[in-house]
Amino acid sequence: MSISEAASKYQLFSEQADLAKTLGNSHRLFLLELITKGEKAVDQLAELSGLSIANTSQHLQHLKRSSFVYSRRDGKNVLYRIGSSPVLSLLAALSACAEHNRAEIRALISDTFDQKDKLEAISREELLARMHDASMVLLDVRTEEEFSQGHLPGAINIPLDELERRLTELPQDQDIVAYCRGTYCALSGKAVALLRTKGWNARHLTGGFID
Amino acid sequence: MSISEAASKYQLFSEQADLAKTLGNSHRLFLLELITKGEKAVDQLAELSGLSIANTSQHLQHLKRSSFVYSRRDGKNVLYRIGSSPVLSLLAALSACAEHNRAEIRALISDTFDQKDKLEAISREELLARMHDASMVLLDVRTEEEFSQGHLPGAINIPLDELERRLTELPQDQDIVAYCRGTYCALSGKAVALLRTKGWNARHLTGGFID
DNA sequence: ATTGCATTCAATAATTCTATTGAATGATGA
DNA sequence: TCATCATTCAATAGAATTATTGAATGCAAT
Repeated sequence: MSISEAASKYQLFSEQADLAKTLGNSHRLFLLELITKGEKAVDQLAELSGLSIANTSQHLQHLKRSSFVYSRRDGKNVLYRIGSSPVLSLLAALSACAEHNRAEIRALISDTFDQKDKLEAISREELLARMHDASMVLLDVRTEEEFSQGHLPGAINIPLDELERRLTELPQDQDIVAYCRGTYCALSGKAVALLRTKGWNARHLTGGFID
Repeated sequence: MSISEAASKYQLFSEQADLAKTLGNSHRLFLLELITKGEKAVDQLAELSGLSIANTSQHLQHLKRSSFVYSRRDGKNVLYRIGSSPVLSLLAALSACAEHNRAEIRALISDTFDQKDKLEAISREELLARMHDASMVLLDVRTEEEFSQGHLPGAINIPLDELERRLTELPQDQDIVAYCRGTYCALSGKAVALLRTKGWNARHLTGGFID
C-alpha cells in the first residue's frame, strides 16, 4: 500500500469511525428509534426520552451531522425525520450483533451452570431452615453498592474481585453459602469454586438476591 | 411502555451503544480490516497499523470484549481472528452509510460548482454542511491578533499580506474557503483572486466572521 | 414592531477515552 | 528450573464527550 493509499484509507476509516461514534451513545440510539417511528419535534423527543431540551437538541444535531436524521421547520417547531442513507440497515446490523452477543453470553452461562451443578446448591427452604443456625455464614459477593441497597439479613459482603485477598475475614469452621444477583449471575458460582479450592465448605444459593 | 419495558429497552440500547463505541475509533476499524483478511499476531498488527505494541494490544482487547474478534495462542504469539458472522455485515452497513454520505457531499459540491460563478461565494449553510468534510480548508486572512480573539472552528490563519510567501502551507488538493471580517471587508476577495491565479480552487465566504 | 415560544448556542464541570511508559505475566524452549 | 520473548496490565497525562445552565436566536402570531 502506498503512502497516499494508506492516507485515503485512513480518511475513510475516520469517516466511518465518526458515524460509529454517533451511534455510540444510548440516548442517541433511543432518539433514533423514536424518530424511526415517525417525524417528531424536539420537545416531543425530549419528553419521550426524558432528556433536557438542550441536551436533546445537541444529540439531534450530532445525529444530523452524520446524516442519520434530517430536519425541517414547521411553524414554531423543528421536526426531525429519519435520514435517507442506509441508516435502517446499519441499525439492524448493530442490533443483530448485540443479539448475537447476548446469545453467546447465555450459552456461556448455561455452560458454567452445568458444570456447577456439581457444586451442590442450597435451596431457599434449606436456607430459611438454617437462617438462625450459627453453623452457616451467608456471603454476598455483589458490589458494595448493590449490597448497600438491600441484602439478605445476616449476610456479609465481600465483592467477588476482592474475595481472594480478604479470605481471612471468613471463618474457617463454618459452612459458606454464597449468593449474588439471580439465576443468571455467575458471581456466586465463581466464589464457591474459589472457596472450595481454598478449603472451605462452600455452596451457593439457587437463584439469588432478586429471587 | 411500562417502567420495566423502558429499562430493558435502555439496557438493549446500552449494549448496542457499547458495540458502536468500539467501532468509533479509526485505529480499531483499521485493525479490524486487517484481521478480516486473515488471522494475525499482535506484533504483526502493530507493525501494519503503525501503533505501539501496548496500544495495539489494548485496542484488540477492546474489539475482543465486543466479540468482534476472537483470539487464540499459537506458540509464543496470540493470534486474532475475525469474530462470528454478523460482524462483517455490520462493517458493510457502516461502510455503505459512509459511502452514501460521501456521495451526498459530492452532489452538493458539484451542484454549487455547476450553478455558480467561479468567484461565487459559499453560504454559511453550505459551510456548515461541509464543516466536517476533509475536502475543504477554511482560511482566515485576518491578522493574527484578530484570529487569536476568535475564529471559525478548524480554520487556519494566514494574514493576507503574508499569503503569497506562505502558499506552501495550503494543501493543493483541497478546496479553499477564505473569510475575513464581514461583508464590507475585501480581504478575502483578494485572497481568493490570488489563490486562483496560483491554481487553487478557492471561494470566499459570504459575509465573514462577524456575521 | 413587539412579544412569546421552541430551539440552538456557549461555557463549564464531570466523566470517559486514548496513548505512553514501564513493569508483570505466562507460555516456550533450552 | 530458568531465561526469553510476546503479550498484557497498570498508572498517568492529555484529549474528547456528556449534561447542565443560562443566554441568544429566529420564527410567528398578535
